[in-house]
Amino acid sequence: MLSRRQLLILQAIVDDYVQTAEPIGSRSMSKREDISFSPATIRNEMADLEEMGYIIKPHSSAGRIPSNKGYRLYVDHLLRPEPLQEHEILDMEKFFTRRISEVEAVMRKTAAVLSELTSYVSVVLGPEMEHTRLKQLQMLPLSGRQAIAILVTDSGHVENRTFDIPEQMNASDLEKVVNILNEQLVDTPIGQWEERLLTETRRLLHRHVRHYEDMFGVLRDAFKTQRSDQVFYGGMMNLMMQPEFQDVDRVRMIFEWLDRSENVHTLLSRTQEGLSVRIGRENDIEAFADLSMITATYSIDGSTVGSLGVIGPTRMEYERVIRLIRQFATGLSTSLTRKYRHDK
Amino acid sequence: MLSRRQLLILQAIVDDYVQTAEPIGSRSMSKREDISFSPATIRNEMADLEEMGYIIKPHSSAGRIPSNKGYRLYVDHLLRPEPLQEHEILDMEKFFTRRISEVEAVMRKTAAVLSELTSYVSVVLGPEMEHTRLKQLQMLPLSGRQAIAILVTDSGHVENRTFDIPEQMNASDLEKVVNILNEQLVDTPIGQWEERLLTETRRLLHRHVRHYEDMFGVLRDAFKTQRSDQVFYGGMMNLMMQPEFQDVDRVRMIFEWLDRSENVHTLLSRTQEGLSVRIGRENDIEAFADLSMITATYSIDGSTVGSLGVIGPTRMEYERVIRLIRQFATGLSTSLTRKYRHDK
DNA sequence: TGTTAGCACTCAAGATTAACGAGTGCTAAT
DNA sequence: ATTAGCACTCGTTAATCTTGAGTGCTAACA
Repeated sequence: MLSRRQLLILQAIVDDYVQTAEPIGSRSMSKREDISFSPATIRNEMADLEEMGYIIKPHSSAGRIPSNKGYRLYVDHLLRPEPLQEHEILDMEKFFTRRISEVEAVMRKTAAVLSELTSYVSVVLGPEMEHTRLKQLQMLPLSGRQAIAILVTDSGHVENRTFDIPEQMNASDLEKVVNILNEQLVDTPIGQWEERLLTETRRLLHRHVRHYEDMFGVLRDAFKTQRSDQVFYGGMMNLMMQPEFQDVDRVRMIFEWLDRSENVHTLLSRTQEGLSVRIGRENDIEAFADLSMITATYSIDGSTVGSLGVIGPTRMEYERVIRLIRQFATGLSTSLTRKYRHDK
Repeated sequence: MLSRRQLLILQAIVDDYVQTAEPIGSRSMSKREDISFSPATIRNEMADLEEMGYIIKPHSSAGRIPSNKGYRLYVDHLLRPEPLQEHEILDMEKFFTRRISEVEAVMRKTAAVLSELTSYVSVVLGPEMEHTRLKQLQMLPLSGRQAIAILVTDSGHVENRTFDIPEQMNASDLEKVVNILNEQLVDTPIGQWEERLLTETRRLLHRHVRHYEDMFGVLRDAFKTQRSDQVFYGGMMNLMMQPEFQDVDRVRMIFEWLDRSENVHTLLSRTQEGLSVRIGRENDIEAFADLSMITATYSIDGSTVGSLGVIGPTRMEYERVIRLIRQFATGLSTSLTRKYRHDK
């Protein structure tokens, strides 16, 4: 177990290093106001801390920097984030009540502001729609051969998509298609659509509708890509301001990884409920060797539907970011809950 | 006027430099197969070319690299791009006929593939909708207080947007609103909507509809953001592979500029019809000092509606990029034209 | 007269060395 | 248990040297 003094020293190392990005030496630390021991004492304690793996020397005659284990201890035991202040919650209220009705716009804005405030990279995962069920499907023929399909889910979410009606199909065919689809898909969770479409629905369409094959292709395309589980990014450029990312190749590798949104998607979606901090290699991702990620989940009516995160160097201002992410997660939750509850 | 030999040498310098990114010396050039003179002769010619401003020495004992003026000459007189091959056009046909009905998806894909093939940065500007006119406006009330507005333009483009119906409004109010909007806005070019909305339409709504103010706010929001003039990016990371962009700050500045899509939007939209090449400072943008941009416009039914471009170092493979961009521009044009003509 | 060989000169880049200093570990004194 | 003292380490910076690719100029040559 670590002594009170060792904890104090570790804390000082992390705090200083987060600010300066320079290794901390015993001499300079002894000058801090909250430290009252001599450099030699500090050196002894540091040697112990190093032996236990909480801090590291970049080279034998340098000061110490926190190891990942050190950051972990810091986050788990030395941070005692105060609950959100009244006014912080109010700020978020204000931010989210500006009635932007499109969910997509809210997400985009959230990512932008979150990265702006933290000055790290932010990622926001749109609300998960796997478990919502179809409530109503409408198709609206437009001029020419286009039509628009409108999907309303039981959570009040509306998705719409335009598509081309296959050449040989007439109005009554279309109507049949809509009827069959409604019959088949209403009350089916979105996650099961694909399977449903490919089996029963397909058989039914085959039996009752001419040229069903053409239609089927179109339908699959239209329904497959759920726009909802998009990933929104903010503040990529902030990464390039950090002194530890002055190497273009390094940055490029990270960006390339982030650029594949499926990467970020899986990373974010397997995050645990509530708030989580993953430091460096804890993410076991090659590109994340010296990056940390703080994530939080947001919910509608109490059930988790999505998550958002901040990605920065392991040398990150954990306390501040945790605070901000909390704010945004609760803000997003209340805002979405209000929106959807209101609509029911 | 430049002699045949001078042109040959200039061409050799550009070609070599584009490949290697290293200054070209007289010695190494004399070893090229297509060059038959001695280093000394080449030196003399180079001295003349330099005096005329076509090439530059990075420092007094280095080889030569093309100046912007040199690139300009190269592009204008030394490139004689052959017309597109049959099979190249066919490739594009194939690429664009995969029936992706959403225009947005086409644009996104175009940007991705264009950057992939060129290995530079690509930007694609969605089709301009300023001059299209509204053909039909529908509103479809959904469950709860949501409704969906569907706009069909005379070019066959469909845009739709969900919004919240203000609390105190009932079905007949909504119907009135739709009628008034249709009356007012059908056949009005999109560019004039905002003005129209703010003047006459507003008055009419005021006279005939209760609670018009709430509704009006919603309408403005919904109609203002035309999703159509979005900018789509591809291959940002490619920039970081170029040897001239190994400085993170430099890259960050460029990215920050590109990140503001309004920048790119104005840059692209004021591009001249057909194909254009702008080299380095010709773009008069601080961040573009050593970047070149090649743009082309695409059209629907012969009238220009948008543009796409490739951004890379001034040391760019102009010939190859011009070729590719031509391909994509014509491909996009025929594809969009087919789509919209078909729908009328 | 245009081309080329020869040669002195330039200058960026890389290697070598030296001085510096912030930092350490260890020992002995407090 | 703490701290002063001291020898030692090693990255950083600046100074110096070497190398080599490249130049411009002059004089010889076809």
